[in-house]
Parts: sequence; structure tokens; C-alpha cells
Amino acid sequence: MSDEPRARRMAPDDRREAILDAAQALFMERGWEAVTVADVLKAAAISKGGFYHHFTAKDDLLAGIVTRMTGQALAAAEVVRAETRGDALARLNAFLAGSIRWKADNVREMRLFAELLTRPGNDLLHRRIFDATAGVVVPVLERLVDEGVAEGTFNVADARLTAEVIVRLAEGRQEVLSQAMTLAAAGKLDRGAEALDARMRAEGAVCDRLLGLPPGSVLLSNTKDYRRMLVGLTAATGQGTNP
Amino acid sequence: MSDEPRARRMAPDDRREAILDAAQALFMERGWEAVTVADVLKAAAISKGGFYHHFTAKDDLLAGIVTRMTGQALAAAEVVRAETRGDALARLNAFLAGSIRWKADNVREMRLFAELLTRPGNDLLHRRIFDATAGVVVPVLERLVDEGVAEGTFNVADARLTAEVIVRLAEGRQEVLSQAMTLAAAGKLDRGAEALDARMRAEGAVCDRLLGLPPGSVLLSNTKDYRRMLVGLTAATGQGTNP
DNA sequence: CTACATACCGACCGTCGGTCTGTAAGCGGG
DNA sequence: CCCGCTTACAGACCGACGGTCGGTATGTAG
Repeated sequence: MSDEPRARRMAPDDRREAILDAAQALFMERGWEAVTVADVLKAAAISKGGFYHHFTAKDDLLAGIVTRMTGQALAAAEVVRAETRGDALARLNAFLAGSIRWKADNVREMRLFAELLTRPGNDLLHRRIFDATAGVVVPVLERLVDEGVAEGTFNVADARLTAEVIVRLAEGRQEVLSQAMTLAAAGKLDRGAEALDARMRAEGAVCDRLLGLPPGSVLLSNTKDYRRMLVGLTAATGQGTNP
Repeated sequence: MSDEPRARRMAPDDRREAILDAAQALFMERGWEAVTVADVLKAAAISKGGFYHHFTAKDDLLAGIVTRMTGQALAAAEVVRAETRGDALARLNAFLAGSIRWKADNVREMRLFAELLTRPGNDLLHRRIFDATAGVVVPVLERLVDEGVAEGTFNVADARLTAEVIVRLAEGRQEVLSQAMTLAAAGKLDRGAEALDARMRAEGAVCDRLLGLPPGSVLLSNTKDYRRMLVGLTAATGQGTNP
């Protein structure tokens, strides 16, 4: 690195983002545990001193990635908080539909997410991301449930626990998504989308029960968007048509 | 260590257990991440060479602790598998009651578990323990649910998902248990036991819904045993009357 | 131009998990 | 008893790792 010119000075936020970009790509490729600070330095073309000027420790990188990964949850929670039209069920379904559409529309981010969460050595990252996301979404969902109960739309044993269980469904979903992606990559797109849709339908049925709703109230079935999502996820994995 | 006599030779299983005992105590006290192999060597009074004769890597210690921690789940799953009397609901309630009683009867193990899972730096250990436990319990519970559906006792959207959700309830429970312990330690035992019982009642209600049962079918309320458990957990924390 | 704040550099450090050569304990057989 | 063998145990050594620290250079303001 002594042969190379000294890195140009950048605004602190920009430099920090550049380092996080480099780190993120490495975590996706090799997992948090396997990636060293030296790896990140090389990828970001910066010195050790330069790195530690912006981050207090390697763990700070983790916090930065977690913040990025939970950005969409924050945005979605904000939409729910701001929305006042319709009863609680309509708002819940709007939130869920928005989440599905966001995923189908943003396959690049989804691929990022999927790769980060399934890569061995990212358990800590996975845990942190999930905790941070749940920390944001559960209180918002709890309030929505409370409002639904107050207006007579929902009937629950415990709003907090109900919100928590709904959010935790996402944990088991990762495995089904991985399997769907495997099927899609093997040329069985329809079967993959169907498997994912079946899982989401079952989750919808679980939500109906938790919220004391008639069957079919919570709408998570959406084969079209799941097909779209899988196409994007597996195309990115295969050909690298979009970087 | 050169001033000390060479450690007496032990049977491989005994030595391995002794090392795991030492490691476990350290993880409880300081968390996996903060504990080094050198710390374990000192606590176990063994050399590096001796240690690496029995364990291939530090991570092997983690695997050993996880196996220990999931021992009770294995035993409980075996009981469920072996039990053929009564319908599926009776067997489910017997399983759950047995689990609660085991916890109330084994406060030493419970304290171990609680301290391990709440100690900062044990995220990886927590994750591994949970995954291993779920890996054992979910298939057994799934089969029980299937049998309940077949005999007309249960009505579920998806047996696998239902089993998974029930098992995942345990994740959120840790926080409530911590709070109950804090209350009990502050002299508010009744409030602690009540809080824990309320959580378990809510969980029972969630299970009722998931399994398509009338309210009050799944029995998780048990203030007496929760009091007993909290007494044991907080006595051990406070006075050290039993080591 | 100078002064200053701060972004950046890289040599250095101690700690860490793991390796490897050597020693000794303990058992079984003659 | 002695010998041979297996293997449990010892500790010096190693390279990689995260982080520190003294120094340099960039860019802005006056």
C-alpha cells in the first residue's frame, strides 16, 4: 500500500458508507466471522488508522450493517403509523401487501438479505438484524392490534404476544424461501412460487386464528409477486445481469 | 504450570466432562465471546496440548455445551414419543405439564440455562441451543399435531408451521422470565409469579387458537410451580445456599 | 500565506486459537 | 519385574487478528 497514492480525503459520512459497502459485500460473500478487518481495509482501499478513525471496533461494522438492513422495516413501520384510513384489518393487510410488493420490487435488496442471512458464520448478524427489526415492528403491530381490539375488529388473548408471534413467523420463513429459490434455480419456478405461496397462506391462516378473524381475512397469498421475486432472486444468482 | 505436577491421567470421557464443566462455568460468568481457551485451561488445570487432545477447536466446546443444554429437550421428546395413552390433547398437556414440573424441580439447571441465555456475548450459544432444541422438538410436536388432526382432536392449517410457532413461543418467554426474576429478587414474588403465569396463560390461549381448540384446552397456567421456580432461581442468585 | 482540524498512514503490540515435538502415565503381556 | 505400546498431557512456538499510536498530509478558513 506504500506504492499507492494516499486515499483522497472524503466527507466522514461518505467514507463511512464506502467502508460499509465494502464490508457488506464481504459479509455476503464469506460471512461475518470469516471476514477480518484487514480484508475490509483492502476492499475499501483504506488504511488501518483510517478505518479506526471512523469505526471504534470491528463490531461497529456489524452495527452499521444491522442499521442498513432494518431500514426497510423502519420505513414500513412509519407507513403503518401514519396510515389512518380503514379499519385495523384493512391497515394490517395493506402493511402486509406493501411488504410483499416491496420485496418483489427490490430483488437486489432481497438477494442481499437472503445471502446475508443464509451464509454460514452470519449467525450473530442474523440475530442482531432480527432483534432490531422486531424491536421496531412489534410495538407498531401491537398498537395496531390494540386498535383493532378497541374497534371490535380483532379479538386476541394478548396483543403483545400476538404481535410477537406474527413477527416471529419470518424466522421460519427463511428456510422455505431458500427451498423455493433452490427449486426456481433448478428450473422449477412454478413449484418454487407455489411452495412459497403455500407457506404464506398457512401463515395467513395462523394470523386469522391469532387475531380471532374468519378464515381468509389476512391476505398473504400472492403467487404472482412470489414468482416475480424468485425470478429476480435466481437471475441475480445465476447470470449477474444486474450487479 | 511447570511448578505443578503433571495432571493425572483421566478416562477420555471424564476429562472431556471436566473441561466442559470448567468451560460452562466460565460462559455463565462471562459469556462465550469473552472467554478464551487459555481461561478454560486455567480453570480446568490442564495444558493446551491436553485440551486439544480432547477438543478439535474452541468451537467444539460450544457444541459440547449445546449438547448438554438440549439434553432435557431430548428426554422430553422421548417421553412424548413413547407415550401412547390418551388423545393428542391429553398427551400435549402431559408434555407441557411435565416440562413445567421439570423446570420447577430442577432450579439448578434452570438457573444455568437462564444465566447462559441472558449473559451478553452468548448470542451464538443461545442461537445454537435454540436451533438444536427446535430441531428435536418440532418434528415430535408436528407428529403429535398430525395425530391429533387424524383423530379429530386438532384442526390446523399446517402442522409443521403450527409446531414451529408453538416452539418459538419460548423465545419471547425468556424476557418475561427475566422480568419475573427481577420482581422476585426485589421481594415481589407474587407479582413475579403472576406475570409469568399471565404470559403462560396467553401462550396457552395462542396454542388453543393454533390447534383449533376451545379456549382453556391447552393448560399452561400453574402459579404454584412458577412460584417454586422463581424462589429457587432467585435464592440461588442471592445467597448461594446451593452451589 | 499560515494555522488548524482532522482524515489518513502503517509499524507495532499483545492476545488469541491452534500446531507440533516431546514426555510420561498406564495397561497388558512375557 | 521389565518392556512395548498407546495415548493423555505438556508447553514452546507460530501466524493471524483486532486494535494502538505517533506521524503525515489534506483541505478549509482567515
